[in-house]
Amino acid sequence: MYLMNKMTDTLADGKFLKLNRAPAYQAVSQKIRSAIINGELKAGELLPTEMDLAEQFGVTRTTIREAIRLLEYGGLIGRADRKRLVVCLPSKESASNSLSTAMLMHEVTFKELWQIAMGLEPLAAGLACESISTELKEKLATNLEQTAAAKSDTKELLEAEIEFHNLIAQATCNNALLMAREPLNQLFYPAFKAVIDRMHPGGRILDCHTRMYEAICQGDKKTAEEWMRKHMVDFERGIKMAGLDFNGPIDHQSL
Amino acid sequence: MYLMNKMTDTLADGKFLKLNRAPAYQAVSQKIRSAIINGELKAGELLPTEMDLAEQFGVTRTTIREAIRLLEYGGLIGRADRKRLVVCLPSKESASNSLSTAMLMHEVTFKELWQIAMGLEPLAAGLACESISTELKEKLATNLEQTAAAKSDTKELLEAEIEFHNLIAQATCNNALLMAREPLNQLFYPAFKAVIDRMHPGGRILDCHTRMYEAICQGDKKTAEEWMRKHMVDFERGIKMAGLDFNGPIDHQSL
DNA sequence: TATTGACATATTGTCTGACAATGTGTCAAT
DNA sequence: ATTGACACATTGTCAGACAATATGTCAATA
Repeated sequence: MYLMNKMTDTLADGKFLKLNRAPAYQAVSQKIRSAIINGELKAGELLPTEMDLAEQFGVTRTTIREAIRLLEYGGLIGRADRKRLVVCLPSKESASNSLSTAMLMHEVTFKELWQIAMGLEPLAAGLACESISTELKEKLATNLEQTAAAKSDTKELLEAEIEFHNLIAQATCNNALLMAREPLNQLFYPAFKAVIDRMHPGGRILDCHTRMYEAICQGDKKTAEEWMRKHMVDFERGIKMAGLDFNGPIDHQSL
Repeated sequence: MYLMNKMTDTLADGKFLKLNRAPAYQAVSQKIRSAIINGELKAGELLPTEMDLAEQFGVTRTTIREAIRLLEYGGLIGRADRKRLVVCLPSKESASNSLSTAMLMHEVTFKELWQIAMGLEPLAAGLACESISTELKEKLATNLEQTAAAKSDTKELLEAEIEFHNLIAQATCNNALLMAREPLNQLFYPAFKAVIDRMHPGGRILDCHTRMYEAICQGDKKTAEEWMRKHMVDFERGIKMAGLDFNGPIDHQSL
């Protein structure tokens, strides 16, 4: 048995497996990551100091620091007060950064993203019908007021529009969905802005949102989904009319 | 004008903005990231050596190395040959690692993920009807054969099942979709395995896949979507019958 | 009491300089 | 054409240092 394990670590199909000799900073990083995921290090806890870690792992502070950098970008680790580092629950923003940049670099098109949104946004609207809380109903109502008030102010309108969709996603009580749609938020943002700046679709947006809100409050899944679809179709038209290339890659203002 | 810009950098609402003094390694990392995203550094190119970079940015190699680590995890940078670093197009796997871990840590449930899959998988099946290439039709056909052949071999079956869904996603010609569903792949993997190991659903899977394949080849969007939904419902039932808690958080075998 | 100033201490950010391990290229020997 | 020997470049790791900054304590002050 022991031998077999050893074998699978070194041989396969009669050939030697590639020797795995990752640098120390990667190994350390992996250990810390595991500890965090397993819950041995809980979110909110301070990480040991670099010198402590160096001593524990038996390496230098340099190595420890490189290992920490590896975790920093993923949002697993943040700074409490700019000195000590603290274990974090990754925010949905930091969690989707990698995916967003990857999509940017693969030059995905508006159309591709829009197709995904056509899958996820009506889904969210439908699920919201089943599980929305009174608290979120109120928030949606407030949001509608803001949208109405912002008719002329494009910046306010943009924020209200994005917030509305986030609220609906929250109403689903589905955190995974909230996170999964975050890349769309990030990548569509410049397009949202462009469309709102140039088309001033305040009235139309308010209309759509209101109808969705009413449908959701009444638990009318079909209508809610339907209006979300119409809303997305409006957005598609907006992108085209704002002079953006719907079939071309999104640009990278967003960073 | 110049003054105004200066103002917006230091003042807002009559209060001073938080002084932004990020460490040098973050600044360097950001510069390199931008250069990559803007295309000044193209995928496949070797990165300058650490000493070169140190000289160019006017910092030490230590700082440069920490900056590089920050990019390494996101998959923007990989190793050509274990020495020199090379600019990469992030793979869908590395791109979705952060999101997957975040979902794990937020303890998302099978149900939440499944709801997303119920949005994305039928969407993929439907889009595939419109844009599948003959090459991918052939690949799907081959996959069906493998599924049929693997009826007893759970490992083969597992691989074929996952491959089938990936192929359908590829058939959509929608790279964004391919990447967006990758977290589902990563997080569902252990559950897939458990269901297949314990339920031996080979026959049922083959049946579903075959019907989807036929519908897609005939461009029958509705049927393709419908069978994908049924397939997902099967999976839900499988999870429950395999003794996993559908409403509980997924576990972290996946790392 | 609450705020301020002074000070020691701990921790992170950065630098310097070094060495080991490993991949690359060259050239001669076979 | 393959091998061996060698110099060279580059990355991984180390040791030790110092500067900048956050924390805590304590006395002085209004």
